[in-house]
Amino acid sequence: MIRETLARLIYEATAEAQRQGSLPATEIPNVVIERPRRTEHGDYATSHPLKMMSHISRAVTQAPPLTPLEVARRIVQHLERAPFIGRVEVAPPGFINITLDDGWLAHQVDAILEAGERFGCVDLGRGRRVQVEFGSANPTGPMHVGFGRNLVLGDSIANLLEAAGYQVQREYYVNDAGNQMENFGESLYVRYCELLGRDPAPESGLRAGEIPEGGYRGQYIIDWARRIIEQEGDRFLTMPYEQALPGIRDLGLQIAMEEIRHDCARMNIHYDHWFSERSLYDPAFSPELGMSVFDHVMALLRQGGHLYTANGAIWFNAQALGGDKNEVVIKSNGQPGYFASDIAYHYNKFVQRGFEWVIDVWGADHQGHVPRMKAMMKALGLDPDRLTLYIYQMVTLLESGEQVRLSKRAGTQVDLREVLDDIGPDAVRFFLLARSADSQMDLDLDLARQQSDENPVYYVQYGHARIASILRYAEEQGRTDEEADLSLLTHPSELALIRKMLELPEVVALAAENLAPHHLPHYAQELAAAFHTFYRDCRVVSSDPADAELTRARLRLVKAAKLALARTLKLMGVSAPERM
RNA sequence: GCCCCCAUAGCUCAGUGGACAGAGCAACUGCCUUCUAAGCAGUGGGUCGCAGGUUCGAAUCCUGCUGGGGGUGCCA
Repeated sequence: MIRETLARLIYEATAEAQRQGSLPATEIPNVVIERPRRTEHGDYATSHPLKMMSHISRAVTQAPPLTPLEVARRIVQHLERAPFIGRVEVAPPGFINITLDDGWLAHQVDAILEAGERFGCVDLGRGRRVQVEFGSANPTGPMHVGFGRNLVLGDSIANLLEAAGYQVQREYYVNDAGNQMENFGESLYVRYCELLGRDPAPESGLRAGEIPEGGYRGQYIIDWARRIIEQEGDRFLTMPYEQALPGIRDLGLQIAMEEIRHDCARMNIHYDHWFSERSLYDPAFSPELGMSVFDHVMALLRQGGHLYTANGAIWFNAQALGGDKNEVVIKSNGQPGYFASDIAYHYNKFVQRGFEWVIDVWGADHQGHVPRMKAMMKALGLDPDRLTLYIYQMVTLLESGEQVRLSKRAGTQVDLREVLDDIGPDAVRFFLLARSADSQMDLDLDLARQQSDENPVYYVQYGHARIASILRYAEEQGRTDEEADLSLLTHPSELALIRKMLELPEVVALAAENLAPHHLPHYAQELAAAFHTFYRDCRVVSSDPADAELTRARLRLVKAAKLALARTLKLMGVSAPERM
């Protein structure tokens, strides 16, 4: 990347200046290259001379003292003029501003086209394996719209890490074991009986038409119970309750997973692996251990002295490893709690499957779990830094100005599917992606519906469709970009567009390093804006014979722009339409 | 009480310690007789929550305060 090269050149120029005695020999701080806000400050800038000052003033006490501006000049004198460097200027109080060379810029169009689908990729990961686990909603109902943020962030982070040279696995953790699943099964069972006009089995302890405490009250439970009846009839009434409940529960699980898979597909999200929580308790899943993953992990923790018994429950001593509080692993009723699964699951990820790095995408309502997860890593003898718990702040829904209280169990949630039907997956993805994960977002459903046509995603897609249209027109006219002379691209709007395209690798690097996919939508808008401005200023397919060569060059330019836009949209998981 | 996140234009939000703080939406004004006006160009709009501190330089880092959200279950 240009930026890295520049940093190296500035560093070397500084070292050279020191060698030749034009600067005092001091430590040289890391060179930071930034993109200045103002165009007159060039494409890249560094305040390196200013940062040098603290070292220099410490090293020399001579008079007259060196000014930062003079330091900048002396560094520039020794700067190697790489082909991409056009103008180099020093500016008070001590900046070095660098402008890219126009001719070099124009020829980058070919470099972009040669990169093709790899354009925008950088190699930060060097092939390291990373798992991104996201989505992972409880399969006890339809996906809630707030969860869309989890899906979009997780998938876009995975896209970014792939583009940044990591080998990425996308995983969905199916919470098909545990308490919530049982509550879900009981709720379905009650509705099932109700629809068939029968009372729940006496040994169930359930009462006709009454959803038990902690159960699921949504309308969908009734719909799903009806689907089970359509599929299976009343056969669960004629078998013992201890068989009927798991039977109904698992059919409900199947329905939930079908819905979830369907919603994910609509969101353009495709998982590499769906991992079942139950398998952690199944000895057949891990024959090499001779026992279930859970039992194996419990033995390990016991050997390590991380477990103790109190009040009839088995606890994990997280406080001894820096956790904020201790945590129940096995409840006093003998059932493993959710933390038990988390431990076994992460043992599986790191030890059995060998991921070097794992990212779990969690909502802020789970942030309290972070310390005990880190403690768990230590207890398993794993470096806690290999586990990133990526926390995003919650989405709050507003409907006609009122906060909507959301609960899957109470049945007051707004389904993701509903919003997908209203405003479409591209707008949903763009909207949910455009804010930093650290800031909570208010989603005003009325406003979102009303403004769905104003969503910036269409602005970006329109740029892509417009180029597609130009290329179609060129083909009709029998015009091509063959033998294009790129040096004809000299118009400021042409060069501005190329400059903007060349930022993509930097954006990918920035967003991947900081796990901050919200940079993508912002960049996408800037890129589209650069194209739209170019479109206004520069006719691509010209009927004037004098412009025949320019047409070739511009056709190649817009091909590159189409690629850059498509790549950016792809990273966001948004479609790139050929027409709109 | 303690822990985490946030506070920037009327609204929703960007802003890797740098130069005069930006975008979209909303408001107002222009621009379609050759490639898509879902576009372009322009105008107005700010004590970056408050108070200190670090720094040559702070919206950005540190401390305190105020306000909002989340967490602090043998629920997940």
